[in-house]
Amino acid sequence: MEAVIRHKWDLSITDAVSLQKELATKVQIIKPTSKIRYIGGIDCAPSHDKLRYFAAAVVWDLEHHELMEYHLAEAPITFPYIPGLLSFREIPAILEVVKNIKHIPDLLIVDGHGIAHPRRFGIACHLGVLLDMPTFGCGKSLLFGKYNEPSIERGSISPLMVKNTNTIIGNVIRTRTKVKPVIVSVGNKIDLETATELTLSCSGKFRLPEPTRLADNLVAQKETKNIYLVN
DNA sequence: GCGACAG
DNA sequence: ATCTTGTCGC
Repeated sequence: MEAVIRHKWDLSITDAVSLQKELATKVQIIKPTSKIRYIGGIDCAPSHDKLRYFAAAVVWDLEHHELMEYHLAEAPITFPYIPGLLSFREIPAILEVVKNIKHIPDLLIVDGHGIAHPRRFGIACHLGVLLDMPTFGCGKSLLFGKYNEPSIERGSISPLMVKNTNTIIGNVIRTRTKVKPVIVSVGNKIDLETATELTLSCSGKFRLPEPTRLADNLVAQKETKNIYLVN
C-alpha cells in the first residue's frame, strides 16, 4: 500500500493548518459497498530517545478472527506534538509501515480521531485521504466535541456533537461493561454507522477493537527484540 | 482573556 | 506517548 497523494511534512504550524483545511475537502463520508473482512490496525509511539516515531500495522481477519500479518517501521520525527496536528507527527512512520502490507485491508482503524477534530480532519481522515481508502478513528480520550456519558453496559452508544449545534461528529461507544468508552469517528470512505458496527464486532473481550489492540501491543515492543502478540 | 487540548 | 507495582474488584 502507498499514498496516492503526497505532500511535504516539514511544515510550519500555520502551513500545516491550512493544508488540513485543504485536504479536509477531500474526505468522503460514504457507506462501503463491498463487504469488509480484512481490517488493518495502526498505532504509533515515539522512540525512547524521542528522535524517531515507530508505527505498527496489523491485518485482522474479522471472519476467521485471526491475525494475518504484522509489521513495524519507523521514521524521523519532523513535527512537535500539538493537539489537532497529531497526523504531521505520526503519518510519516505510518506510510513506511503500510508499504509492507501484503493482504490489502478493506479498511484501517487508526488510534486517534477522524472528523471529531477542530477542523474535521484528524489523523484517520488524513491517512484515509492520502491512501484513498476507508478509515475511521478510535480514540481513547476526547479531543473535540461534547457528549453525554453512555450507559454502563457494553454496546451503549452516545453521539458526539459539535458544541452548541446538532451536528454529530462521532459516537462514544462502550465496548465493555463498566469500562471507559472509546470515541469513534469517520476517517474517509466510510459512514459512522458502519464504523460503529465494526468497532463493536471487533471488540468484546477487551476495551479496544482487536486490530487496534494488536497494533498497540506490537508498537509497545518497538525497542525489544522478541515480540509476543498473543494477549 | 481563559480554559481545553488525540498520541 | 512516557514515568510506574501491587492491588482492588468483577
